[in-house]
Amino acid sequence: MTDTQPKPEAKPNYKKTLNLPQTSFAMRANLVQNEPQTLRRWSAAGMYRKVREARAGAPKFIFHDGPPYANASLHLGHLMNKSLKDFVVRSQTMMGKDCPFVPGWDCHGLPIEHKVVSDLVAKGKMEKLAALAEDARRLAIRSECQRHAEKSHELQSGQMERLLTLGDYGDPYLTMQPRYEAAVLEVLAGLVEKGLVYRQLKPVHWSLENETALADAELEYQDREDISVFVDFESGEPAKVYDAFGVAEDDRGASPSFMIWTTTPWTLPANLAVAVHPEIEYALVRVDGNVTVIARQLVEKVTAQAKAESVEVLATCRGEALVGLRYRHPFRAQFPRFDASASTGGSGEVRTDTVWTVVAADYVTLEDGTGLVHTATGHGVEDYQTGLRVGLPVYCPVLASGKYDETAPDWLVGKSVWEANELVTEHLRASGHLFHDERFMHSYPHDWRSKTPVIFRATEQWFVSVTKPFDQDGGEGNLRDRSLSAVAAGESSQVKFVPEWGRNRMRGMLESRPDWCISRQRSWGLPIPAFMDSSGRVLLTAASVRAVADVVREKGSDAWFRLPPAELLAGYDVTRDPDAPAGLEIASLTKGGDILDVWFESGSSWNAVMRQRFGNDAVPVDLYLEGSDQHRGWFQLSLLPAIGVTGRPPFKTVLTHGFMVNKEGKKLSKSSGDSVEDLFQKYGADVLRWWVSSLSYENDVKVDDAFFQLAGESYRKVRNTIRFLLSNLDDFDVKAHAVADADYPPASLEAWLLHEFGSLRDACVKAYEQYQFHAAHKAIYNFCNDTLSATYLAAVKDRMYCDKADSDRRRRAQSAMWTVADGLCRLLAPVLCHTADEAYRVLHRAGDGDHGGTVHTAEFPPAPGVRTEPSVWEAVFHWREDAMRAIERAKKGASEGGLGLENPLDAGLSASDGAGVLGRLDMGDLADLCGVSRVTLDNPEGVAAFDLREEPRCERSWKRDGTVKQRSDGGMLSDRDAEALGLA
RNA sequence: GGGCUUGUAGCUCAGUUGGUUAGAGCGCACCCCUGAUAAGGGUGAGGUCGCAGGUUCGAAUCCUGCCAGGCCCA
Repeated sequence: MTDTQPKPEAKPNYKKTLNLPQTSFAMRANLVQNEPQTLRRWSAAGMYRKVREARAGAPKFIFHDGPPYANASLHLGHLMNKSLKDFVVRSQTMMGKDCPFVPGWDCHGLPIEHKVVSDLVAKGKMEKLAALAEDARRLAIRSECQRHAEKSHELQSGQMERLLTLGDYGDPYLTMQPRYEAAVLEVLAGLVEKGLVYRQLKPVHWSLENETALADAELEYQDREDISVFVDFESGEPAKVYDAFGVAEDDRGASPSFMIWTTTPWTLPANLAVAVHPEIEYALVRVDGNVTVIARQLVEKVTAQAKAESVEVLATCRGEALVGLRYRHPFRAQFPRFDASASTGGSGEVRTDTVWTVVAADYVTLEDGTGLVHTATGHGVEDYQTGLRVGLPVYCPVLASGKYDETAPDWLVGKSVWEANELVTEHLRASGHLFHDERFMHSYPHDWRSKTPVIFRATEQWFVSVTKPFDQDGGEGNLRDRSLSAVAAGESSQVKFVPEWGRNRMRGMLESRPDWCISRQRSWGLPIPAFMDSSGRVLLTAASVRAVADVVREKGSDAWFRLPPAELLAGYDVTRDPDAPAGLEIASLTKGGDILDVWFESGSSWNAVMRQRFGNDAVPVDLYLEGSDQHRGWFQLSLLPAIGVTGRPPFKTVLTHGFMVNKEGKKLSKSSGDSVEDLFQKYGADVLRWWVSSLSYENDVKVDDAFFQLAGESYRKVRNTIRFLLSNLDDFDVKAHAVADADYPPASLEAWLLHEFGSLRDACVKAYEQYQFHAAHKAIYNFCNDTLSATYLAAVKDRMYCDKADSDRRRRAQSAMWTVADGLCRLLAPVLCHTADEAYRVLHRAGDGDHGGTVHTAEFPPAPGVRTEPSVWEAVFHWREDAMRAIERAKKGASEGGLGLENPLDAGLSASDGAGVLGRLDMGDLADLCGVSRVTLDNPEGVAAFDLREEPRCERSWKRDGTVKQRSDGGMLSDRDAEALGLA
C-alpha cells in the first residue's frame, strides 16, 4: 500500500458502522443431523396430506410408481430411481398440479420364497412342514413369506422417507394386499373373457422323488456320473444331404447320417428334431467307412474321442443349408400319436412335417458335442422354444413318476428314465447307431429337498396368447399387433417415450416375444383360480375368476388354500355361465396348484392401484418411470394386460433411466461401494439428490465416491450463495420495503438481475416439464455461481455494507435479492427439499414451532415483470470481460507492462463507449461491476486500468472515488460514507 | 450371437435442421481479497469430437465397418 494520507491519531473503527451480513442460516448444512429433524417436522405437520390439500381441485398429474421388490435394503439404483420420481412429484406439484403419489412394493415371488425356505431348512423346520398336507404346508410357507415381505417393506419405506421423498407412505400399495390381489384377478378375468388365456404343456425342472415342479432356486448342483453318447441319425433323403454339401453325383457313397451328442440318452425316445446353427460350418465326414455330419471345427475332437482310425472330410457347408433335411429316428419308425392339446402354439397347429428334420437354432455352440443338437421339446427349455418357433408338438413320454408311458417304444414302457440311459445306449449299440459312448462326471441339478437328480419334463402351464385375435371396441387384432400399434410412432401415437429410442426397444421386444407363460408352481403368490373335475376338465372362466376374486378381496389369497372349491365359488352359478364346461359339477372339483407369475401382478397395477384409487379415468396415467430393463419387464407386462382388458395402454409417457456403472464404465459389482444407509450418513439426502439431479440419466450413470464429494462441493456453493442472500436480508422487511417489479429502473443492476432470474425461472420450468432435471440443476448452479456470486452480489456488496441501511439504493437491492432468494428456494425445492425448505423458512421468518411455513406447498415463482433492455446488458457484460482482462494486465509488474496493482479498488477504468451502451448505466454501478473505484468514458483506445493509489482512500469503504476527504470525526471518508454516518 | 444404446478437454456434460477460431462447470496453474472467511473473486492452459473408410464445397453432426462399454435376450 502506498497510502500517502496522514492517519489520524485515534483511528475510528468503521467496521462497527457497516451493515455486515448476518443470518441464522448456517454455512455448514449438517444434513446428517438436520434432515431427520426436518423429516420429523414434516411428519408432524402431515406434509403429504398438506400438499394434497393445497392442490385440491387442481388439474391432476397422475404418476404411477413401479413397485420395487420387497427384499433386502435399497441400493444405489433405487436411490436414483426414487429421487427421479420424487423430482417429478414435487416439480409437478410446484407447477400447480395435483400429483398424488402412492408408493408400491412387489411382495410375492420366488426370491422371497427361496430366502424363507432356505432359512426354514437351516433352522431344521422344513421336515415338519413337509409332513403337512399340501395346503397347510403352503399356508405355513406363505405366512413366513408375508412376514419377510412386510419387514422388507418397512425397511425400504423408512429408507425412502429418509431420502426425503414425498408419497403416501401411510397407505402404500402392496401386491399382497387383498384388494390388490382381487384387482389382479379382475384383470385375469378380463383376459379370460377375451379368450386370451389358455393352458399348455411346457418343460420344467421336475423332481421325480417328490413328483413336483421345481424352480431354479430350489435346485442344488451335485456331481453325478452319466453316459455321454454320440449317435448317428440316418438321413431320410441321402441325395439332398449330398446336394447341400455340393457333392457331385459320382463322388457320393454311403448313406450319410447326422451325428448328435447327448448326456441324457433317456430323452432320445422323445427326440423330434436336430438343431444346427445356421452360421456354423458343418463337414460331411467319412469316419471308418461311415459318412456323417459334424461341425467342421469339432471333427478332430469328436473322432479322436472315439478313437476313430480313418477320418476324411468330404465337403463342408453352412448350417443353414442343412435346415429342412429329414432324418430317421434311430429306433422309432413312426411319429408318436399327439394329443391335439399337445401343440405348442396356443393358437397354432402341430406341424408334423417338421418332426424329425434339421432345424436352425442360435443357441447351438461348438463348446461340446458335435454342433448338432438333439432336440426333445418335452425335455428342455431351449428345445421347447425351438419347438414353439418351428411348430413342433411338445412330446413327453415320461410320467410324473419318471417311468415311460404307453407312447414310448415297447422295450421302454414302464421303465424309469435312469434305467433307460443304459437300455437306450445298448439298443443304439446293437442297432449300429452308436458312434461312441463314455461315462463321465458332471455337475447336475438335484432336488434340494430329496437330494435326488431332477429331469426336465413338460407339464401344463397357463399362457396369455399374443397371437390370437380378439374383439375389443369392435376392432380386431391380436395382443401383439394392438400393443405394437399403441406404441408406434407418428401422429396417432398413444405413448410418448423419454428418451425417444425407448419406442424402438419396446417394439423390438413386442415383435419377438412368445406367448406369456403366467403360471408358476410355487406357494408365495396369487393362485390362478382354476379348478379341475375328475375327468380332467378345467374351469377357468371370466365369471368363475371374478367369483374367486370376490372371496380374495374379502379374505386375501390365503383363502384359496383354506377353503374348499364350493366356498371359493359360492358366488358362482355354473348353470348361468355359458363358458363353463358342460355339466360341470362343482362338488367334484379340485383346486389347481398354480400361482401367477409375479409380473402379472405388477403388470396389473394400473387396475389394482390407479383405477382403484383414482377412478377408471385415471388410466392411461401420465407417467411410468423406471430403469431401461423394464422395457421387457413392467412396461411391457403392464401394456399387454391393459391392451387386452381396456384396449388402451396404461401410460401416456414412458420414461426410462440407465444403470449404475463404476467409474470405469463397467458393470457395478453387487457388493461394491457403500450401502444407502452409509451414504445418508456420509452425505445426507440433499447432497445425494443434488447428485441425482445432475445426471444425464438416459444413459449409464457412473458412480463413485468422488462424484458424491463433487456433488457435495457444488451443493455447498449453492447453499453459500443462498446464505449470502439471506444474510443481506436480515434487516429487510418485505412488506415494508419491497419494490414492485415494474418500478426497478431499467438501467439498474436489479432490473438486470431480475431479468436474468426470469430466464432462469423459464429454463427451470421448461426443464422440469420435460423431466430434464440436469438442465435445471445446471441452470441453477450457474445462476448462483455466475450471475449471483461472481457478478451481482460482488457488485452490490459495497452498497449493502456501506450505504445507509435504509437508503433507497440498498433497499432496492434487498428487494431484488428477496425476490431471487424466494424464487430460488422454490426452483430448488423439488431437488434440495430439505435445504430449500430450511432457507425458505429463514427468509419467511417461520418460527421453530411453525410447522406450517414450508416451500413445499408453494408454486414455482412467476417470471418478474421487470422493464429492462437485455441487449444493453449483453453489451455491458461483453465489455466487462475486456475490463477484467485490463485489470489483470494492470496487476502485472512494470516489467510486464503492468502497473503493479494489487487491489482493483486501487484502480479506475477508462473506457470508450463507441456503442453508447455504457453511458446508459450509472457509473458507480459500472465501477462496482468491475470491482474498481471508478469508471470514466474517456478512452478512445478501448479499456484500460489507471492507478489511483495517489488519491486518498476511504477508511470505511476502501474506495478511492474522488470524494474522499477528512471528516468531522477525523476520518478520511467518501461523501457516501460520510452521509451514511451523518458526518459533515 | 441378436435388439436397443453410449463413446466430445483429466472428470461430468452442452453442441439446434451438416456451415466462422467446438462451449460450460469441476479440477489444474498463476494471481487477488481477508467486511460471505473451513468463504469470495480474476486470468489462463487443456480437445486430430473412440478408430477407419465414405457422402458433401463443407462432417462432432449423415452412411458403412471396426474397437470399447451398458441394458435386455439367446
